[in-house]
Amino acid sequence: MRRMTARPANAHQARLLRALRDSGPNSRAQLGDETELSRSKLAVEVDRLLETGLVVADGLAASRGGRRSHNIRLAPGLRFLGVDIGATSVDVAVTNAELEILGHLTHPMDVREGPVAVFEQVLNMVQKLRDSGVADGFDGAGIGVPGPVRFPEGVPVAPPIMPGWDGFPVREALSQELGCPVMVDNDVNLMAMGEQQAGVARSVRDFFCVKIGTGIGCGVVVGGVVHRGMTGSAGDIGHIQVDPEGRQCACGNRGCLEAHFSGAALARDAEAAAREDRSVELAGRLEAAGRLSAADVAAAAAAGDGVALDLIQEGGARTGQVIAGLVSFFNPGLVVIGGGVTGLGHHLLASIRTQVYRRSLPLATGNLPIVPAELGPAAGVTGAVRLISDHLFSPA
Amino acid sequence: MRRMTARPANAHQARLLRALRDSGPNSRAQLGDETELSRSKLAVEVDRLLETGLVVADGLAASRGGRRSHNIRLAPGLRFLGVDIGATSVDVAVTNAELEILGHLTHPMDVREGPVAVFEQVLNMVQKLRDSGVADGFDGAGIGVPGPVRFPEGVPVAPPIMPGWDGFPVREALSQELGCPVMVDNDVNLMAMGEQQAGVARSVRDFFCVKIGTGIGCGVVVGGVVHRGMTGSAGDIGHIQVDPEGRQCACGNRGCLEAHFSGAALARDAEAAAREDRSVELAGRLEAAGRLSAADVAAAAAAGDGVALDLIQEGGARTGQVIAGLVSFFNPGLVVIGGGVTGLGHHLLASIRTQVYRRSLPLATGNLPIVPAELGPAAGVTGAVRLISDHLFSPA
DNA sequence: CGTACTTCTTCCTGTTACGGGACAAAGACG
DNA sequence: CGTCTTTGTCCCGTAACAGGAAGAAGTACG
Repeated sequence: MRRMTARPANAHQARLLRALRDSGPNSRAQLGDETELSRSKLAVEVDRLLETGLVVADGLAASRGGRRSHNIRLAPGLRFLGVDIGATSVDVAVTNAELEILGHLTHPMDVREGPVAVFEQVLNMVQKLRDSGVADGFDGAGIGVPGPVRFPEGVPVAPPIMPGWDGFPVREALSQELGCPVMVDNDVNLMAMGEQQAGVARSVRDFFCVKIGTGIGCGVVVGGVVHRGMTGSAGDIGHIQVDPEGRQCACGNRGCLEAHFSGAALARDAEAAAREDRSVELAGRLEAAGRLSAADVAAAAAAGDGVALDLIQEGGARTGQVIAGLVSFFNPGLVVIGGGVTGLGHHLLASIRTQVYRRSLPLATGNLPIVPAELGPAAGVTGAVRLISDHLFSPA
Repeated sequence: MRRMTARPANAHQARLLRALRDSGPNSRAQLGDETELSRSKLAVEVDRLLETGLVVADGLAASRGGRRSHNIRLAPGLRFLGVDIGATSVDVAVTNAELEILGHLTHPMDVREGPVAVFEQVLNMVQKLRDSGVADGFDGAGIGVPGPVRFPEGVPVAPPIMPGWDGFPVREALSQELGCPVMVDNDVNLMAMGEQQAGVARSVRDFFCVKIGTGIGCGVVVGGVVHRGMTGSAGDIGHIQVDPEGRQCACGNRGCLEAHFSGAALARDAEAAAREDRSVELAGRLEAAGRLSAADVAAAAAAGDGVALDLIQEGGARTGQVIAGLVSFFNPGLVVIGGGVTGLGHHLLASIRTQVYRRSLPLATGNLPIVPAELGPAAGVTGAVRLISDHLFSPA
């Protein structure tokens, strides 16, 4: 299949492409309404896009009362690849240019095995997707890694949980493998972009997105744009202090949020409770599985286990405490809670909400929804394809 | 004097005006270099600006090796007014279009006396400045108030420390009085803009500016633009919790930063120490003045008083603790510390730095200057005139 | 002092972008 | 079948714009 070589030649074409991406196939007339381009200009630019093959005609549009219009859509053969490397798993997905997921694979994998092993796994999964027929080649790829990234170069910098990745040229390597443009970002930023593209944050311009997985991170969106900070480490809230006399954290400090609540901390606490026989429910699960995870705590809580509920409640309170501070500082229009522990569901959310609404000023919380993420495991890969398509659908 | 009626007609003119504002009188050639406009375009736009009277010719520029150029400068008669209403004082300043302060008055005043009284005071001071001859009328005014503002309307909303101001049409009222455009913002945001315009933050695009005065607030600048948040309360960090079992705060919660450290809290603590005879130095000052302020603590610390130093050290640690969290979240390129208590000087700064560098990740703090504000009492008014000039020097 | 070279400004022209009117095409509606 | 609406195309006048040419006003140097 011929791959996308052309790029929008100007800002107008870029706007048209994004409009087509976000609202699907569209008639010229509707496009004109949306982008507020004059008819002549629209005709010229659409014709050029048709020439380059980025968009194609696609049957007739529904009539709006007069002559029927021909639909325009992004070339149906375009394919984007989204890769989400988590601490303990890898997600790979293929989408069309409208960012609809055509194929999605997940594989458990420890990121600490290093970039070479992980890349091998990713390329394996990509091959599987190729074999399944959803894609031949790719026009662009986005990839997220669980640590800070020097964004312009697409290189992880000083990632705490993934030694061996520091300085590894992720962008360059993947681009070489796939033969297409690649963009790299923090996995949490991608989650935020995913929710902004296709999830709960679709119409919000200032929000943040807390991801509670193995660790805790936070994607910050200001004016519709991801805020990455000076060194790409914005949103790194896992090591904010929640208790001066709190637990020792791997980072060397005391009382970090992550030490008190995260997928890893929760599992540890649950196992401790099980061993100390404080919870029959958890003890049984530990017996059965040999170890516990956040999912076990969720299940125990759903079964009414008091200890599990307490763990969730306290974790939510800790998280809420931090979020309350950030809400005061940032005054967002929405807070999204996502990540592996979203299985903890309503209990966690309620606990967070209580804390935030109690601790932040009414002016900031008055109209502040705190909601669970909508996309689940697809958020990361959706954000990844959004990232690369934003890049490609922008004027050169 | 004829007042500015014209506004830049397009983005190019706006850019030219801002360039002239920020780098002073300039030759056409240099302007061309700075704004990267073609000679023809530059000539046309400059001519139009000359016609409208916004800029004037101003003698010959220094030669750069060939024919000398005529200088262009912003009309010397343009006058902006900056008003900074603090919790306990009012600042009023007049600047020219290059935002150089031509006259500056300060007057102690309790904002709780309400908008009518404060406005009367402000207008009084304005009249004094007028009488001194630095200005006749004004082409625009910026005004800062110590509380959240609904920015587009220029109206304070639910300000905790200034009851009676809620909903008062500050913008409308001042505009009526002065007969010129007015913009209103939070005083802390203005301080940040001031430091960005003429202080330490001149070349930084992402930073925040912590103002420790009667209360504590924080101006957040993202990509060179002040971030005001959804309801205009961004940066309201005074009520972030620093100690779950901490002091009771006026807001109803426990352990707010402001309850533990701020101009007001510091004075209270110092008086307590004086009464309990823990510090001879402070007791003496209390005796002399009848009450203590942050300045007294600063003086006592300078004299080597241990209690005063401890107070500063602990306050700095509390503040640093909060800032550390915000640094992790936001990853700024600079942190500015300002406000009334900057008199506390190096001790405070050192204490804050220690805490931030210890508690935030190296990636975020590695190249993070934490510096005192440069402009002192002029920051607010400078930010205010910057605000209005940004507004006026933008395409209609 | 004169000549060569720079820099700066103005004038001019060809190109491109753009908006909107006129008109044709295609369907909706009665 | 006729009329109305919507859509797409063509076309033209206007404005924006870049860059060349030439003149004005300096400097550098013999």
